[in-house]
Amino acid sequence: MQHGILLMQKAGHVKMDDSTADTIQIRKTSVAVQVQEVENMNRISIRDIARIAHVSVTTVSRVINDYSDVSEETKQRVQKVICDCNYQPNNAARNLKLTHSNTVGLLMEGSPTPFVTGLSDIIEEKINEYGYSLAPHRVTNGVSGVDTAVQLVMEKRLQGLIVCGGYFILTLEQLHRLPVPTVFCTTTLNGIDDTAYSSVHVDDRKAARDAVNYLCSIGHRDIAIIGGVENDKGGVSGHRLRGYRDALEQNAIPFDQSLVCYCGLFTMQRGYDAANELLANSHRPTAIFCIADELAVGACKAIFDAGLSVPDDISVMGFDGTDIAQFYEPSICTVRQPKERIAKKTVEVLINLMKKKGQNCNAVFPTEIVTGKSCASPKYRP
Amino acid sequence: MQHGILLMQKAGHVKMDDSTADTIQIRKTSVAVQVQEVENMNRISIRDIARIAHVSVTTVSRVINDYSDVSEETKQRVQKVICDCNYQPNNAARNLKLTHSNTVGLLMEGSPTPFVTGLSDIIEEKINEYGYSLAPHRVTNGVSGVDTAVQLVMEKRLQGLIVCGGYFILTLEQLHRLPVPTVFCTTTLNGIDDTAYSSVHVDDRKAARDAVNYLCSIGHRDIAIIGGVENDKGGVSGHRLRGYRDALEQNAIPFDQSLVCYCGLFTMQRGYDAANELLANSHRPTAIFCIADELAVGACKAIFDAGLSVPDDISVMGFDGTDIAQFYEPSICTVRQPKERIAKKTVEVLINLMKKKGQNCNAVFPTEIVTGKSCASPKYRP
DNA sequence: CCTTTCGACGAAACCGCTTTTCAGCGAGGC
DNA sequence: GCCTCGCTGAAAAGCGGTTTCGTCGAAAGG
Repeated sequence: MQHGILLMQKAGHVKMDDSTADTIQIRKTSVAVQVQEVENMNRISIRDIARIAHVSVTTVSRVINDYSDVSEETKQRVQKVICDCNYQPNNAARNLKLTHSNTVGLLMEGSPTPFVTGLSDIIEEKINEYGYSLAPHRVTNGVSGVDTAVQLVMEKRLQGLIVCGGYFILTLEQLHRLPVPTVFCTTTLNGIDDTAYSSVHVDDRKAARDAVNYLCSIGHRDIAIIGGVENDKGGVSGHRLRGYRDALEQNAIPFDQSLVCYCGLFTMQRGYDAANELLANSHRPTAIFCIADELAVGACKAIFDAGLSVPDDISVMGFDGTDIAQFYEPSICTVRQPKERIAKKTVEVLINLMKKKGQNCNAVFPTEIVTGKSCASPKYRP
Repeated sequence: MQHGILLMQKAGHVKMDDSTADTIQIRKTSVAVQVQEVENMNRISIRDIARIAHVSVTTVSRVINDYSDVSEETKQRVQKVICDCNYQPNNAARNLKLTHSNTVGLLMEGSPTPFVTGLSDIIEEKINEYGYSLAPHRVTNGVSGVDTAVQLVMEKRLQGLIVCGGYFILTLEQLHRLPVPTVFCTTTLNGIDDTAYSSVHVDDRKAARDAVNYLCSIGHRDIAIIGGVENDKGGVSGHRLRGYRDALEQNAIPFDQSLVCYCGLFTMQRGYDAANELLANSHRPTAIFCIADELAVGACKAIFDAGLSVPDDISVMGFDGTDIAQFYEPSICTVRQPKERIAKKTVEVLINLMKKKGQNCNAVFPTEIVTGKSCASPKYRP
């Protein structure tokens, strides 16, 4: 049986609704007569293969799963039929029987930042190496979004979950509803005793402290922070804010609430807006610590637009160590997170948990400050 | 039955292999006694719900699928039980019975660029509105990667496929093996008659021509291009290169192969490297047209590092219209693709195809040049 | 020559859900 | 008294795999 898609030339109109009426060009084109093809397509089952290869269903299954007790000759024959028929086992059926999916979920908050994208790339690669596949899922609606994510885990019989990046608002109750091992990657669970679950991350508090200490060490005392969300306990936002305050304290600099901006999302636009607020502040900072590189880019832009210089007037520091920090002009001084190692460890921890041969573990990786031209000693002291 | 995860304090060692030995801190922590819990977790079936709610399996199914012939009272009762038991229907079983997955696949090439990330965000949103879910998948290994992607479609009984961005190397044979409607989004099929399948994109050739014409109009005649892959026919890379040559021809500028760089990936690093090559070229350009904004950022950096100015010495033009073009300093002149409309249309076309009430269609959206400070008239003529 | 072992293979049950069929039953209309 | 109608249920037939258990023939062992 041939499974190509039959194509048949046929002039046809393309319906245009309002929203597409102004596309500059819509060609009339062929209509694929693939109705029956599609309908029949997926119908090739293991039984068909068995019939064609003159063996039993059992034997086909054995060949597919590479069991030993099949003669080489039979194996070859079955494989040839499978190949000729372009047959793929139905995943749903397999999952149903196996009562699992061989898949782990990846929850990311909102649209992934370049850092999270990079992280998930490596996570996927590693997960695949262990023979699992990854089902990425974006969570967009806060708590209710997480609820649907929990639902997803159950529906799809996922076997593990990675919660990645951002400041997830995951309640303990939600965590406990999760029937599978979960590891938090570059984020921690808000306000929960952190020995009760697994996480892999950097010491955000220390990293932020280091960053701000660095700014102090080159002479800054009026340091602002562009953070994430207010009242964040366990997310990166809260930890980095605490690190910021630690450093101020260590350097005997009084904390000024007006130098703290919350931006919600880690986008350039938000960084731009936040920096503009800071520029309008009566207490004008000489340095701005941004808890993400994208925020730093936005902040720099705001400073330039105000006719000021980075770093001469204001120094800007980022976080994450993404490409943009390196390629921006001036290069942005940032805190590099070792994403390869974080991703690798995350997967290891999860796999061990899934195989029941691991225990909860909080792995913390060191960060390093990557110097850049965006930070310098303040030139003009007030 | 309570489905919380039991936690039990237990001192334990954390195994460290070589790769993790230098994490700066690994706390010993609790071990979750969740073995049985996990094992039993997914076992709640529709039969259990039926038993607990004192109704038949049929009725539970009717409630779940919102059928009409169930009394309000029964419905409420069943829903309460479902909720109390934290029950989720087994997706695999449902898909198996329904012989479909209510899911469409999204193929992206390699690690998604910010443009593709943005595009896929909207695509997911729209797909969800239609009641489908999205299974994103990154293709990393060229042709063989596409092969596994085709496999994926079949295994998971996906009902549609969106191939997004980049310069996919998809053979006609692979396309025909695909048993489901497929739409190409911001990319087209390499070298195939483009009336034989659906696509939604901009006119890359015209967009590039416009861009280069713009550069010509402000006085440039030595214009380089940083493109994607060599010998690309149907991908964005080939189209944009052709548009570049069109514009040269229109302006009576001889084509110079040494002004063409191929970078493979759309990353800042590749843009940086390519620009450095161009700077070392005996025929030094006064403007560089980059077929992605990330490449433009890298190119600018290379120019700065060479002690030159953008745009005084060399103008740089990008493509896509992503955030970074707007927030870079100088702002990067770019070609904006209307990603919202592209994404929306892509989903519409696919849904219509899936419902068999549409025909193949090639929708083309207009682009616009977003001016930026990175482009200006050449100051120093040779 | 008979029994045992073993490799190769098959029949059938089962995973959890949907859907269909058929039926029951009480209420209300004629 | 009969018929219709609304709500519900029991039972069965799959969907397409995996897996248990058993069969069968041939080689090995006694």
